Amino acid sequence: MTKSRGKRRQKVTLQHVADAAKVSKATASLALNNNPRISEPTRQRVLDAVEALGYVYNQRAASLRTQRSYTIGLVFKDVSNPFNAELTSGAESQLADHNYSLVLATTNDNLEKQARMVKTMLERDVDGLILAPTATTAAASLQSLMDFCPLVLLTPYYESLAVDCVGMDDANGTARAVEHLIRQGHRRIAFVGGFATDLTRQRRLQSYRGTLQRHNIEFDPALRIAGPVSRRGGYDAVHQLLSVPRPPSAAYCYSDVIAFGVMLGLRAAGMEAGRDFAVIGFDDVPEASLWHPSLTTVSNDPRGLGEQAAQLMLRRLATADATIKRVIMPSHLVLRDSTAAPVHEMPS
Amino acid sequence: MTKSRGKRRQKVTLQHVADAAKVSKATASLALNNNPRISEPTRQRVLDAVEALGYVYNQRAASLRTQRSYTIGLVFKDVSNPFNAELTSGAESQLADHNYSLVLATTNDNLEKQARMVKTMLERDVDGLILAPTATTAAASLQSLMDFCPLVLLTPYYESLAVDCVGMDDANGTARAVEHLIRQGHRRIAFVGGFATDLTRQRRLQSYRGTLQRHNIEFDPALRIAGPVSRRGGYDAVHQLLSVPRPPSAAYCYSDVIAFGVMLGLRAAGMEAGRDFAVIGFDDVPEASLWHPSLTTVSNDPRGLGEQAAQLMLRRLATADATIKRVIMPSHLVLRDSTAAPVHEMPS
DNA sequence: GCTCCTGAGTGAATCGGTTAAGCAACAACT
DNA sequence: AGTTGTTGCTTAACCGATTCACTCAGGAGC
Repeated sequence: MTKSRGKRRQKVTLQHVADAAKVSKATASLALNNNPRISEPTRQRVLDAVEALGYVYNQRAASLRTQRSYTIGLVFKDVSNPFNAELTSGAESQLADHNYSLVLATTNDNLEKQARMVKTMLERDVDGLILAPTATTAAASLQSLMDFCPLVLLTPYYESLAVDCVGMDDANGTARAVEHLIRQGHRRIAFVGGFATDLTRQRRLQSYRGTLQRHNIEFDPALRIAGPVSRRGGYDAVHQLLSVPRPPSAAYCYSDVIAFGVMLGLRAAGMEAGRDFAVIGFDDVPEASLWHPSLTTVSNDPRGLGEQAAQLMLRRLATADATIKRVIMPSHLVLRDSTAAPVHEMPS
Repeated sequence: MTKSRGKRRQKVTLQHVADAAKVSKATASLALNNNPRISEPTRQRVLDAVEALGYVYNQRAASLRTQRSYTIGLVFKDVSNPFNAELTSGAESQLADHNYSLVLATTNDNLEKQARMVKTMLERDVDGLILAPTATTAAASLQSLMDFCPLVLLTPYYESLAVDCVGMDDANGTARAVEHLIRQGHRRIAFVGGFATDLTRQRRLQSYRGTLQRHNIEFDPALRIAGPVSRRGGYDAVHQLLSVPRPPSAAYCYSDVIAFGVMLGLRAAGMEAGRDFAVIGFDDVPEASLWHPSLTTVSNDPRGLGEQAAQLMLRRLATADATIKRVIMPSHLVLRDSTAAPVHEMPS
């Protein structure tokens, strides 16, 4: 048989169950919800009928009345970024424990697609939305989104909004990374990747400059390279960096993927990270430990981030007027081989 | 202000829109669905009202009547496996194009959790289910699942079921991998990872044995190591392999993550993949090209797999009695450094 | 003038649950 | 006996859309 009969089982509804148990639909409903007003024998009859008929509860129908869909929307750029995959996994496991499901959508960092996806989520009547806004999302549009459903942001950079959010400790993470490089003797340290509109990048850049300043190192705009958050972006940055009059001996990269690109770019230029040049990333994605050389990076527990976001959402759903909570996940520097060697002079 | 007002906008329903446009609810509905029976001026009045009131369509309510929820459930072991992340990404993008959303659930390869998740999906009234069944899932239970909703399996190994499915070309992929090793001069080739219950593994093992046989190489059970699909699993297997009387000079691994573990295990034993030992993986996850040495592996386009699965589902939803389609995604061997060196004698 | 269309819109049932209000039967208490 | 309470269940409204069957004007045809 290679032909589907396309014959689906006739849907069994609560009414059928009620009939079979010889009670009213209301009683059946109450029985299934363990309402104490229903006697034990009756409840058992209902449960037996459910079993016998193979009844499947229709959450969707129920939600129409209860106004609770038990689904949470999760919207971010891309699942295939390992950071987001971990984050999703963390959120999913928390939510599943509380009987919530996760509906997924991705934006490709495109504002228009984000709007479309958010709309879809609202039409699906999600109970809440966990959102990593694209770089250019206006605070006002997030504010108005909050009129429609509870919101948890995956970024700490909308301070003007009274919104729950969870973010990484960009300032501290960056400071520690840069300080590590300075301690190793580096004085010419590049900042690589990301675009100027990106709020997270702005914060890290600020911390980078502050840290340099605290160590009396002058900030050199030529060492700040903007570019896409991808391997390619890092690879291409290396060209620019090496052609600066006094080239850097180290790079602090906006994210691990960029750092990977930088390492590849260095190799193409006959240099090796960890020996001829120091490279630090941000995220600590699983690959970071696998690279050769392994990547020193700021670790951020993406799974924990997802769990936190889920928990903030669950909390807000439980008590709508709870105090706004902004969670900053601690980050710590993971020392690996890409910064192993102390500074040494660049061949100009 | 650090206190949420918890004040959500009062939900605007179609009735409100109808009132504002001075038409009936029915007319409003028809207008929004571009029904030709509604005149253009009236339709415009409705659209204006929608705009003015900020009406949000309630897909959930509609689905109660239409019996179409426009959501597809995706159930597999774990998002954080990069293979699955890519697959999800592929499926999501296809489905989003057709206005479907993805609801996600993970099983941790646990039969009981799988049952729970599938039940949740059915209660959510998904239009269809894309499922990567856990290793021990009985065909019968999948069969009965098909009574409830369209199903697409992410494995080709339930031939007895009339079910759409998409899988990898395990037999061919394995054969090419093993043949490559043989051509390099290897005669003692291990098969590493996975458990005997796993249908996919069975298929690959069979192809591995067949290929050896075709080249007149005797199968040695001591070179077949079972174990978890993880880095650890691969790492631990190395111990066993190296203590076999005549140790192997190459390993064909059940998956890339296992291969990574094997490489780490080799290094711990003072050997290097690609130089002292050949290693091949399966999947071609992004890390495969990043490892050092980079991993020769069977490439499988996980994103394409996800896209295919989504397309099979969309097709089945469009025509319920379409012919069953079993898609085998072509796989090809990606030659990298982990198999670069020709065979050389093992230090026994 | 009368019937018959046709085009445009409406009323009401419907999907599958939940829940407020009500009611019958019986026990307990004055 | 009459009031009051409880217990256990039922009736019917409701959630927010869709859709079938119907109405109602106005125009065409005779």
